[in-house]
Amino acid sequence: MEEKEISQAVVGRLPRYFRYLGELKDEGIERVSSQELSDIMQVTASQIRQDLNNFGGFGQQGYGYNVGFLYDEIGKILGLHREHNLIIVGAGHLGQALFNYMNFERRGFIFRGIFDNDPQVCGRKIRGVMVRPMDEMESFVRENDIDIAVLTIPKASAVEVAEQLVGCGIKGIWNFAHVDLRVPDRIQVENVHLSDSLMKLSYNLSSRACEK
Amino acid sequence: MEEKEISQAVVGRLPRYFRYLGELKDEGIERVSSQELSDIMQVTASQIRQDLNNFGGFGQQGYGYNVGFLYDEIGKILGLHREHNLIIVGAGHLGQALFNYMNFERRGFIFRGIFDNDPQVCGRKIRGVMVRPMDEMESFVRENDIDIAVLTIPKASAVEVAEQLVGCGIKGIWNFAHVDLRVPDRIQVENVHLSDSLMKLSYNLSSRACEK
DNA sequence: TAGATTGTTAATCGATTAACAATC
DNA sequence: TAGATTGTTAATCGATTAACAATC
Repeated sequence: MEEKEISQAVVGRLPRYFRYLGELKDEGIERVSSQELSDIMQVTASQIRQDLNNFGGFGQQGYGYNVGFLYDEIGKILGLHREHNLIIVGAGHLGQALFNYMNFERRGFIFRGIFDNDPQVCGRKIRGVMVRPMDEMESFVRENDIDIAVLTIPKASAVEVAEQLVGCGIKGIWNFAHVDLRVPDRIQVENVHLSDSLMKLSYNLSSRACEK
Repeated sequence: MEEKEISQAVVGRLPRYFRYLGELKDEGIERVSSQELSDIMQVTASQIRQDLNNFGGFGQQGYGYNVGFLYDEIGKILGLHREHNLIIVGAGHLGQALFNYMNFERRGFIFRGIFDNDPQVCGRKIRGVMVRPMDEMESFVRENDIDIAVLTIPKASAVEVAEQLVGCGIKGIWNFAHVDLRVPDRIQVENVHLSDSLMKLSYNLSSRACEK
């Protein structure tokens, strides 16, 4: 679809643009200039124009950007115009928390199933959906056109489960397990390493404390 | 403590070094060269040496790095040698999931309390700890030497709660709410925007699908 | 038309990689 | 001592910012 490869730095900023444009839209604001967005979002107007122009000319000289239009376009770029079928692997607290969070479904990320290997947990219902045993996972993925697997299992089992998922045709893995998964290039992995994030915060707390 | 400001790009890589060194240590490996680490971690040896040298010369020419020593040093740089007192604000599924996750406590991040404004939830016990009402939060932070607040509340209330926290002397905020908090420079904010992360994954799925 | 603001090119800045002298 | 590998400087690459001509 696009000619040149877009850098992950740019991709990482798109959801934030999307969020702010959504807020402007909700406030009933119709047009916005890169300078106005710059003031609100605390990034340079230059970066905003540069980022958006990776995907096409969404603005108009002398006018700026139409909020609703730009919002929709970024939504499409992010792939939010189509539905994704997800499963959650690991019905622990975190898995259940994600499963219960309704906002993902509003954006088209539909949780189709949740799996766990603990017999105590299997069969229990979450939001009316039964937790399934792990040995049903592979057939479930194949039969229900599952795109994305959310990995909320301990690191010990994550590598093996990821391999199974790759084997049965998953396209993306949202990985909350504290390991780096090695998967073929065609599979997308997005990591959420919570403890890394907390350590970063810890670093910034100590470095600031000493500095001043 | 340090002379020059360390870039967040470097800080972001420290927890990963820490993790791999921990694994090597557990395997009983005593020394490692930047080249060996490079092979394992899939980053350049040059970057590893460059990163580490921001904090001092931890290696030895002709030998490499002592795994245990380097592990401890990075731990100290990350501030893991001292305890942090945390509270969780928002006892929903996510807040509870974080509260229940024991690995943070092992690293010295101790959850001292959990708060919620829902009277239905307050008074309930999680891991033997009572959920407290929000109006006790400020005095609790002051009296219990709380460093870090974990914000797992809806975006609507996050800005206001963050202001309260700043007012009663919090040092860092681990923000899971889907807003950008504006706080004074001395306060550190580390954002975990889960929906942004999922959108990035979605983008990468669509862009790859078209490309090939 | 004149003013505003984009799209885009050029300049700057910072981060990554390569190279090698220092040294264990 | 000779070999290995760091610490560090120099070169490259990429990302951000500035500037401005194009154009609505």
